[in-house]
Amino acid sequence: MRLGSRSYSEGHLYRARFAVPLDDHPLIVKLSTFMKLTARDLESLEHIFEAEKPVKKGKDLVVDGKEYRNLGFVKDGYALRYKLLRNGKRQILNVLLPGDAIGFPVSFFERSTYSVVALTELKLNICSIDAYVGLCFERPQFGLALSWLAVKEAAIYAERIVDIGRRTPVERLVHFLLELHSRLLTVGLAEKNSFRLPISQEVIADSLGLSVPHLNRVMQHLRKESLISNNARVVEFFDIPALQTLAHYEPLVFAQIPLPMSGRA
Amino acid sequence: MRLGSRSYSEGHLYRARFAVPLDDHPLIVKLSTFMKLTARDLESLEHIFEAEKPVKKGKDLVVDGKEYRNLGFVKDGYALRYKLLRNGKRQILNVLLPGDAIGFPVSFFERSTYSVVALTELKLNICSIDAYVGLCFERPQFGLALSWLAVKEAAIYAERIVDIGRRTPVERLVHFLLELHSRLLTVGLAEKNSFRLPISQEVIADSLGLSVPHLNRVMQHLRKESLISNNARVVEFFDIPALQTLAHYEPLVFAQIPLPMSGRA
DNA sequence: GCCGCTCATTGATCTGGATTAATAAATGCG
DNA sequence: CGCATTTATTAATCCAGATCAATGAGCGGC
Repeated sequence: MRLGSRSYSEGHLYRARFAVPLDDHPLIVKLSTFMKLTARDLESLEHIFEAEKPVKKGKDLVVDGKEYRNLGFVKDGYALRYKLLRNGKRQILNVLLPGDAIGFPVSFFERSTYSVVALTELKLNICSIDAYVGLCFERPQFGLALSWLAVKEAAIYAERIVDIGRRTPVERLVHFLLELHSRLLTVGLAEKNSFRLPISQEVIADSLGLSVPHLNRVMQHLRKESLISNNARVVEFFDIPALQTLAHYEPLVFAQIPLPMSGRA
Repeated sequence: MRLGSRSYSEGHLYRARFAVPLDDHPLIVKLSTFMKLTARDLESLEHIFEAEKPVKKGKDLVVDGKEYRNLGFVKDGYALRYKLLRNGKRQILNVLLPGDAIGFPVSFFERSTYSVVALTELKLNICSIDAYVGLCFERPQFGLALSWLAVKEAAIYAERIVDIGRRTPVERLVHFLLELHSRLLTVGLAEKNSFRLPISQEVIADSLGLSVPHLNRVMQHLRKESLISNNARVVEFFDIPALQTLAHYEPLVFAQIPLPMSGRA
């Protein structure tokens, strides 16, 4: 058995020979926002993951139409979940940040209807769905944690629907930027009023259902209004409350998983 | 303790005095599409639900900005999850069908950012998040089941994003109708080529980010092309393969939860 | 069977944002 | 450092779909 692989049989213990250290993993930071993770929790989690996997920029991680049956979590770097249409248009569902899962929603269906591509160099931690399910039978809180993550993903999509369906392009863009900022803050990758935005305007346009020229104009408009600046792929907010109002933005605050107090945890 | 209520303490058994029969519940039908439910599973589930609750048409079930901490599942009837914007526009996220959960994604956050309203008379089965979490510690497969349901919700949203962002109005409408048909088929509420569609054109327009007049025209177009008919709120498909091609529709097939074989189940 | 309401349909006008095309700037790379 | 490729910006045209405004049609209630 090579380093990082695992055995899993009949719902009992499955242990990698070597644990993969996860303690400073953005996934752990994220999970900690809605549940208490004990040392034992962490240890269990570390044993179902394979060794950290480096991925080259531009690599296809999930291909539309293919099967994918893993939960991969981004340790470092950025990726895109998107769909390419027959007419050549592209709709981006989500920009995947450190701590985000590769396998939504593909791993839960027979085959994918979306693709995922690495936008930058990536470090990934991967475990199979089988291993994760096994873990859930040992430590049920992880089944719930997965639900929480899936719901958060749904909530992000929901905002995008509202953005694209009924908000003006300015509102859309601001909302999008505020959301990215908030998500990066969660995993400690943003400043209070700014963050690195390693994505082109084309990506933003394809996220928001706009054309690139129009997105560019909206961007300029925001700069002219002195609401944001963006140089060298760094976005700075000059007046967050004003932006939040403009975009009807409401921060999403996770409720805690109401874990039982008993020795079960 | 009144009928249907439950006790729940310290992560141990929580039992309603009387089980609420769920065996023909559309939720159970849905769950069965991706996991094997044993008699014991069903029994456990029946004990955390309150008695079936009738709801009047037009009743607000979840209000934007308020807290909601239950998992309610529709037994019968239809509901809408939507967001009302300051400018008076409305974006509908999802039409809730029998078997669908009321509490996505609201129950997992401090407070709701969406509203849910009963579109018709409704029958609901409700349990608290706390009770459900308790159940998951007894029977971890339900934590996973919840993940599967949440992911499905996300997948529906994802399709809506692609619809609104990059598909033409005709494609959008056809996609939307095919999806509803498929979801209703799953819970046994549609015919092979037709289904009751108890929603107004305004609802469809607000789901697809279109204006009502335009939606109406698109509808007429499809009728003129003899692709669908809709009289008296019944939609009939005349050529499903052609419609699927037209809309780039790909059915979503759940992967099974890889439950362990052992006595744990 | 009449009333009132909701919902579907139609038409006329107007505009936001797409499309297309070209150029400039930036970035990475050999 | 200069070249190549990607990315940002600008401008001109055009049309899909919004908006606004009526009119019909269906339906439940009494």
